[in-house]
Amino acid sequence: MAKTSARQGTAPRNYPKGERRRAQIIEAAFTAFGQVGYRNASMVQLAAACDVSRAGLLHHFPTKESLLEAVLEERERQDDAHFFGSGAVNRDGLEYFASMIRLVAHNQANPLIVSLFAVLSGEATAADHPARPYFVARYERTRRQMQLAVDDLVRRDLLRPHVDASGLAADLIAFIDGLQIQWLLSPDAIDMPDHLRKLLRGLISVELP
Amino acid sequence: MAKTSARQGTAPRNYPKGERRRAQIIEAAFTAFGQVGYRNASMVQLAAACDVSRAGLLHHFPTKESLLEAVLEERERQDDAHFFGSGAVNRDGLEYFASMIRLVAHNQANPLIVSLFAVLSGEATAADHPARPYFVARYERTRRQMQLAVDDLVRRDLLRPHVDASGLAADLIAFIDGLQIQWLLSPDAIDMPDHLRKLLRGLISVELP
DNA sequence: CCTACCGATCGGTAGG
DNA sequence: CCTACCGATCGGTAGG
Repeated sequence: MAKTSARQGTAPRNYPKGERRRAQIIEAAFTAFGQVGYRNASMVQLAAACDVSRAGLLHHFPTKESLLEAVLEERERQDDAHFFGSGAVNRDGLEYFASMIRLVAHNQANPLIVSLFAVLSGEATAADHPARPYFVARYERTRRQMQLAVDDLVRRDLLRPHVDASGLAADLIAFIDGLQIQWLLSPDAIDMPDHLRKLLRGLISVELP
Repeated sequence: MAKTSARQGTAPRNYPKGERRRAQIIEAAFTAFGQVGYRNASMVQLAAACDVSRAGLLHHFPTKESLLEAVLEERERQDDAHFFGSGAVNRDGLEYFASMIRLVAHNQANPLIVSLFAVLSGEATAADHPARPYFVARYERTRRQMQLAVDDLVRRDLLRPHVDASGLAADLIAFIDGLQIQWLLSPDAIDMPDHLRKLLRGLISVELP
């Protein structure tokens, strides 16, 4: 499963038209999966939305699952770009959580991003769902990374008394995920970055950078 | 929409065979909706699972939506039974959250209950989903009720310093919802009532009853 | 990328 | 006019 490059799959390098089509299809699938989920999204409607025949769509993505994989990689790339681009060195817990607030604010400005994971992660809890292994691995990795940031705050004695640092990473991830559901259902009642900021102020004894 | 009785829909009173069939169908749909979601569940498979013809199924639930409605009512009834049965008077914040921990423990022993809402709430964020109005209303109501419990703790000065009580209800609901996703994906890595207990200990300055 | 197809399954409705 | 179903089939659409 090792990938040496961001590009993968059926698209060769330097066919600009094919690359653009590919990107267009991924974007349309990103939207569709986020709106109705993976299983309920239809390849026929996706092809129509991209002004391509079904056979044309299948040229770029021979199966629906290959398209799902590409969409998840695209989403992963966006998260990475945000984190690495913002100078959030993993070792600094304060920088990590400041970056997290910015990411949540960025996502709130882009409902499609929020929708994709809220819908897919629920759907992918099914035992036979093709995205289940991806989400299991992603949550394990995210918990491990965020717990490093938490542990850094513990070491520097920046957590408030009575805050239990064990499992705090899972708690914060859960909080953000759950908030997305409430925001998608009642966007006017919930301000996600505001909730996260307030919650973190109750956990961390200094102001975030 | 006022319901004077728990019984509703097409089933009249005192047809024991019909009532049993109805309950069996609701249970099967409860499972199916929780496993693959509403849209992806099929009336044909549901009928087969209940050893009933499709026409027989449609006699009890003339549309798929009517079955969804019955399933959501059944789930609501289970929650209510838990809360009222445990003597959790809404006005007492400590009792409320103690009851909440028991509910989460009960749900963790019954994955189907967890699955149903985790899958449906994600699916129902879609603009045209038949369960969207239900979930919007349910979250609004739950936030309001839980905030009453939070406000009671504020009045009695039982929240730790630096805890922001405004919007805390939404935060706790989000936390529980998000934890369910992680638990469904990695049941061995997450213990939901344990996480909730530890989190509440960081918020509330006295031990829960 | 196209046309021309496949086996199957969808939710809902008919008369009896 | 009731309940509790039955076998058959409608027009459309699914992924490949």
